[in-house]
Amino acid sequence: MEKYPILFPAQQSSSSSTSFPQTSEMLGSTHVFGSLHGGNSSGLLGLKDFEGRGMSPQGGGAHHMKSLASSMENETRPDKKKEKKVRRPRYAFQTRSQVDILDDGYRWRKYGQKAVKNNKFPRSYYRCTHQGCNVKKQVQRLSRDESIVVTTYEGMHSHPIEKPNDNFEDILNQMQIYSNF
DNA sequence: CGCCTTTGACCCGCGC
DNA sequence: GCGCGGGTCAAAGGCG
Repeated sequence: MEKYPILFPAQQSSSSSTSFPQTSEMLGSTHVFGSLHGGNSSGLLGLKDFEGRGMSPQGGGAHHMKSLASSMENETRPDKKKEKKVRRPRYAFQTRSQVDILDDGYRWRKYGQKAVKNNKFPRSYYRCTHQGCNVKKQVQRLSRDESIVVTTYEGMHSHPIEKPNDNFEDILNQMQIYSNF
């Protein structure tokens, strides 16, 4: 796959213009944010209020992996000093798009893909490639509505956007603002 | 050549 | 205790 500058425009009209031929789509996305605090309807689906109970943000939990004996720079498990239960909120957004990956200006690296039950489409896991940035996101498509793509963000970026991206950056900022509270 | 996707194995919490 | 579902890692391959 390639990373196109923007994926909102219909793929059939491959006019190399960076503009948005379908502004309504963008408005649709914005509307999603609008209903973020409004709640309900098809705008925003309930976000998982699972505050990461099983997941740890830092290498602690993310590094459990298989019990290898060689590279265990971090504390193994004998010293269970994991008093840091950092709960990390997750924010889900739903967008109408024909493509799964929406380019929000950050660079993501895919690190997994799993099939979801009751869903014929798999879920993809992405992580921000910026060093020290632990932001993750997962993209999922509803089998009910193939035209709906759910994107769940986890964490917040603490570094500038790498790729300038029209006014989409503004939406990103709004998202972060909402996430902060 | 470097970055990214793919893919199977592995880990963990939870329910039965 | 075992199986299931969800989440992550890491090796290998692909593509610009």
